[in-house]
Amino acid sequence: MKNGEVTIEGHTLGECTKSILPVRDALEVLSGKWKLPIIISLMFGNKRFSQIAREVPGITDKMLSKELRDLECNELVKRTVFDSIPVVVEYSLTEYGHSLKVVIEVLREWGSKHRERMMVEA
Amino acid sequence: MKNGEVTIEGHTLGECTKSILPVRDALEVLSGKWKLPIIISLMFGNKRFSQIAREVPGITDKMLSKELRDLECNELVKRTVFDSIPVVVEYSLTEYGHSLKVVIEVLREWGSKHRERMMVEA
DNA sequence: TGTTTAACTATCCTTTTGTATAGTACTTAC
DNA sequence: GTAAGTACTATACAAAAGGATAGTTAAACA
Repeated sequence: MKNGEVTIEGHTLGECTKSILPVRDALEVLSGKWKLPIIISLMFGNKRFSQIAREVPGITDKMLSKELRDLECNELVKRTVFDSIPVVVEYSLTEYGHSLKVVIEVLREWGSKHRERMMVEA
Repeated sequence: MKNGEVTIEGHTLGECTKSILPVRDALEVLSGKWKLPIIISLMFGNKRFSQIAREVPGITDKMLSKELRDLECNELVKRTVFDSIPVVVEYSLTEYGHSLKVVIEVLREWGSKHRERMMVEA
């Protein structure tokens, strides 16, 4: 086996399998129903907790707080606490978070076409 | 309210919320750990059940058969049975399935960079 | 004859995800 | 004083996703 070969459980992977891996990595960070919607909401500007909750249709407080924590861990979202009275917490996208813009645009375009397609069929 | 306004539960949606909807539509079809990996595998050519199972790392037969059915429902994948002896079943991407190529490419690129980033940090 | 391959399905179980509901501590508006 | 808003956390629960293991039918291979 040459140096630099990608392996899993001891055997060399095929081209196809290898090209799946990075997509899987992306999927892991963006998985679930809410992460991309939250990120999209923050692309429109910095927001406070309840503002995001209002803009992402159907999300509950619990999910929002959990997903924001996940996104913070992955350095896609930044949480800033202003120690005014009362305390104000603001969420914003990091630069890294903004790098998802292309991904979101492509998904939005595909999603639009998909929705149209469904309409026509129904 | 003007004609053509998008609403949910009776009130007009903001720009941000509206731009979330198509992404949510896309996410619904592509949700889960396995759908994109399976589609990627089929982008490399038509395949039989066990071939896909071998190329998508970690998938079980159960998951594969379920996900293939889902993808067939959404017209992304076509299932062809050749009534040879023994029966041979071949899976292929439909033209619509191929329209996901851009999505996958963008995700792969982002995923690669993400993986690199993780490496450097660790 | 026993094993292997192909293409699944079935069953059981665990984990993850998501929902519903309530509660807290503080502040401003009425 | 009461209600409402802000930014959450806590608890309990239901549903969906995923995993482990085994079984089926039928042919081919050794």
